Amino acid sequence: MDTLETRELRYFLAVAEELHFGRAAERLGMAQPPLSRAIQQLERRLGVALLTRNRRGVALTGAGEVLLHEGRAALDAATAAARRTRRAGGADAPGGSGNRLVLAVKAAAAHDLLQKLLDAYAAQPDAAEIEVLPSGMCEQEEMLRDGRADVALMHAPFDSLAGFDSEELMREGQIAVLPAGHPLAARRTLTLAEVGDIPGLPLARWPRHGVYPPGPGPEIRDQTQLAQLIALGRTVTVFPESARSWLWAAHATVPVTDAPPVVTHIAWPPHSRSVALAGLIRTATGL
Amino acid sequence: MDTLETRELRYFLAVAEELHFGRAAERLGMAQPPLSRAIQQLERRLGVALLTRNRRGVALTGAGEVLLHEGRAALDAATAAARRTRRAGGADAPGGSGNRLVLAVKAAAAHDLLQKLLDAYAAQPDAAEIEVLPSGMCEQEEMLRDGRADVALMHAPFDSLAGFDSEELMREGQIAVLPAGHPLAARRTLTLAEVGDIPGLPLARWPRHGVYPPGPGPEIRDQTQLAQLIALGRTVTVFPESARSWLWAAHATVPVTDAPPVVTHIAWPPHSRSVALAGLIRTATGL
DNA sequence: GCCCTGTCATACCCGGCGGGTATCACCGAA
DNA sequence: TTCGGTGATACCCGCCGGGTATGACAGGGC
Repeated sequence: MDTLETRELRYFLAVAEELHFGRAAERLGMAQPPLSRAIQQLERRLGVALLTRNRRGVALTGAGEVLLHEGRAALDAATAAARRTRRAGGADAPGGSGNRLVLAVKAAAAHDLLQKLLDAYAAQPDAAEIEVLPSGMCEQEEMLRDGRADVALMHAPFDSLAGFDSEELMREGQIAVLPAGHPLAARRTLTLAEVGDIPGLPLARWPRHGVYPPGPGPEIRDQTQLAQLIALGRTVTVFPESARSWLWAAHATVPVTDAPPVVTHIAWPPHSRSVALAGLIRTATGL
Repeated sequence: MDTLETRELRYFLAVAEELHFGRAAERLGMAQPPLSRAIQQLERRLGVALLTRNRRGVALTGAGEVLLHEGRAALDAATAAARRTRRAGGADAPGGSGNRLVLAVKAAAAHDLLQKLLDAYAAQPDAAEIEVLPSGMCEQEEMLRDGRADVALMHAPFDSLAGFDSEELMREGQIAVLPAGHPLAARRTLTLAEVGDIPGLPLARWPRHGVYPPGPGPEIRDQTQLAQLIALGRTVTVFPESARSWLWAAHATVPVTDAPPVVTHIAWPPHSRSVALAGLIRTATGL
């Protein structure tokens, strides 16, 4: 009566994202007519218009926008429930809820901290097995939300901690990473404005939630590619200090004085009850 | 494949809470055999044992515990999606997502602050309609989670803000509320230890998440009952200072020096995108 | 020891509904 | 005008969710 079936949510989200019944149906692996009907039934059940089908395409109504956000959260929660339950499956120790934790980490970020954390936790007597799940740029949020991960290392202000519990682990400044031979590499400090306005050396751009910000610089896919482009003198970037651990000889670094500090947090879904997770958090905050 | 149907969640939660297939089926308004079968199918689909059916009753496995927590969150999210979408339904202003907000408030708490907030917000040019939803003691969390409310006033450390975004609005000390004639009413200050150990005047107990803490004092249902019992000299309590706004002539108050301060927050689900909500939060923090 | 009771599982049947195919109605562009 | 592309409608079918009847099994009372 007042709860939505996940099938309805899946269908609506597909249509709301594609804004096209045919493509949405294809994505769902079904035919278009039953999808149309399902959406109509959903609208009738809710007593609300979700989509406006006008000439040439489909658009979301206000209520449709709401359902797009809320529905995504609900669907993530449902798949998270399935995944976490499955993961807790093998371990049937009474009381304990699973002896394996999945930790999502941005690839090549906070490497030293991660190493220390894993070592310290593994030394605990009742340590669970930790699976490190490398993730893309801002993917940890999503992974925590849909249950692919149980806990994550996240970096404010890049990642949003909204909706998670978290503890601060480390705070560091940022540095500009330049080609070794560049004139500015001789400077003792730089400002964001200076780094962003180097003639012939545009700032690298990497995706935030799947989209690249506008600008002249190259679009970065992974850290290796970024390192190479900098070494070749094609781009420049601003990174947390801990990036020094993966720099090449062909790189130079200069502190950026007015860049906001990068704060590494350990974050987890707020309703978590696992003892293994509690142990990991305790270890992390005690470092 | 890797997502649970809300029907499955409803069924499992009913069984997990009742720990009895027959009663769970009755609560769900269905017969017992199909429920048994549905749970078996769920276990097979997940590849995980959720319940141990031994002689005389049912118990949760570790994985079952996990699904109990995660599933409740997922089901709440699904019903929240339905409710909020329905609520946004009437208002179909392009871009805007609904022009009505439901604000959950603990009955008779922070009355002055609430009055100021409502007045200030109503004075805004683009103010949405605010529906004030009175809630029980720790019910606001649940209401925000399952979509009955869009935003809430919550009181740390009584309510848990975990999983919500929030802003601090007010911080206040606590006072002991005593019968007017009581000897201790003449004191200038009291400590928690003193209030908790008054001969013949036990501390009132009110429910935290549905259960009453143990103790000799009376179990309180609502504020009026509490006020009456105090006036009659049957109990005593410690309350935030703002409780003064609803006290009777037969009550006396004494500051409690070592009670933790009570912090009133405005809290909302972290993924909210509504402009009306943003306006209310701006108004609240600007008070 | 018996039977009886309470519990969950099994067996079987049926109706509804979710999904498929074929087709229509509509609009915009050539 | 016609044609391509869109979503909606019509109709059919098979599956599965739900019901009833019954079984299996373990305790507790007499």
